[in-house]
Amino acid sequence: MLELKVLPTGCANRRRSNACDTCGARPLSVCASIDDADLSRLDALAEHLDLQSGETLIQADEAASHVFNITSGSVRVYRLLSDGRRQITGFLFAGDFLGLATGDTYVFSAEAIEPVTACRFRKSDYRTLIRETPALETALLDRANHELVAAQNQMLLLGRKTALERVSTFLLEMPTQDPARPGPQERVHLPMTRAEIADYLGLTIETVSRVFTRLKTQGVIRLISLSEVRIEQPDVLRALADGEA
Amino acid sequence: MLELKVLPTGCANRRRSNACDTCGARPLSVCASIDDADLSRLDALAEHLDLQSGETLIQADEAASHVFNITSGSVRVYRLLSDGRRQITGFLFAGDFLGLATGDTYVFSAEAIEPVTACRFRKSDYRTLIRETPALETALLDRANHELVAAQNQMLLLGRKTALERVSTFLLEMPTQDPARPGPQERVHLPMTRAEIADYLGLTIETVSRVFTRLKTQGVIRLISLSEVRIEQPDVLRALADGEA
DNA sequence: CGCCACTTTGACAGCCTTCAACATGCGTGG
DNA sequence: CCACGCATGTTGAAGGCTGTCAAAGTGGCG
Repeated sequence: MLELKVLPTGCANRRRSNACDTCGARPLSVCASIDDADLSRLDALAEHLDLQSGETLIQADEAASHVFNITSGSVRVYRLLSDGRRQITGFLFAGDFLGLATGDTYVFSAEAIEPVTACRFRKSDYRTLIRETPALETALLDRANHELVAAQNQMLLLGRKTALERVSTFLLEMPTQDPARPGPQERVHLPMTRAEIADYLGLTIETVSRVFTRLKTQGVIRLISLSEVRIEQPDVLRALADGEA
Repeated sequence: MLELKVLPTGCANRRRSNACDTCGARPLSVCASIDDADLSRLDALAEHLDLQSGETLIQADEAASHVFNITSGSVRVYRLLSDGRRQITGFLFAGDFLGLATGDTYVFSAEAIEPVTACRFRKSDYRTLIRETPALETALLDRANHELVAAQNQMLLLGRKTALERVSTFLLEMPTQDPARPGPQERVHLPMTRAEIADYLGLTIETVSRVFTRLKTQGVIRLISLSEVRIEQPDVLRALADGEA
């Protein structure tokens, strides 16, 4: 059974059929340009991993020997300052790639935030493989460029948005839990803690909590549980996210 | 005369021989894997542009019809919020690529901040070209992944660093003016205004100015002119950039 | 049922922004 | 060559958003 998936990272709307509504990017497995033979070769080189919450996939400053592909679960990618300040640069989900950056050592860390399954490739195998599979290389290049756009989005958020705008944007960009049902009754699952949301949005736990409370009080969202949010007024949330209030 | 250059964007140390000290990335023109024939085909498709300061290369929301390669000068890439807040996501210099992101319309704008020369490719030509030039595709993939790391750096800066740390980091990452002379007497050229630095670092003009004054007063830097900085104490500046003071 | 980590809430402080005034520098034109 | 004028940059004072510190509340899991 082939486990490899390739999806754009940080894609705002991954909710329906695992495809990105914005750019149409899809898992490699449903991408026309990658045929079964290519996928088989990929799979043959893959090492399958299971990780518990909190376990490490990648440790900053260690030798960059592997490339990962997440097949289920969620992962946090982050960098640290020497005094412990943390910036989470992204959350990864099924289909996301990890560890592609050039260089001999990783410059970031990555850990599971819930049970994760992943494929691991030796970097040398990976290099050989893309050299022999132009379609894969093209798909990865598209993905990388897509991620750069997502990164620019995040820079805009971190550099210029208020706490309210940041949290609103975050809620809108998290993949929703309900793949089948579009429409206004959006339910968002948050596998990460408030601390992780804070470190992703450049805020503190307290500020994130206060904004959640504020959105709840105003009836824009409803907290079904700590990790389950229902967006009651998507239009209002979108307006808040873009600073139009 | 071939004008195409491919360099990693946001590379901290581009000072010596146009190569990145960190990862060794180099212009395509000196990259062994791209031969002269490939470069000739690239050049044949290139349209050469000259822009004055302030002129637009790319306008957000317009059709993404072209891909650019900067051959001289500096460019600002930015995104806007509806109320005018601006986040500059990067400054581009000779060798940088622009407009690679997928999608039918550009999601960011790009303007010259000083006289710029650039090459322009039609996106369809560009796609054909990389399909036929695996070495180019590989180089672009490496560059894209390199840029992702730079973007993560910037997220750490915007999300978790103080004003002093941001400005210090910025001064260290700007390419220095003196390609030949390494060592402590670093001279940094800043083609951008204080407003642009502020919008790049997620600060205000006033805060940037105050930090410059503070660094100047402490003897860490010296302002030769408004756009020319000499780093008197690189070690101190590095410590400040990483929050070790 | 109880522990413990996580979350929420409150009071206060600080960094950066905002608003304002002044200084500087550079290009233009006399 | 110098004076003028405007854009850009610097400096100062006050205020606000978010951070910090502290304590109470909540929920998940054994």
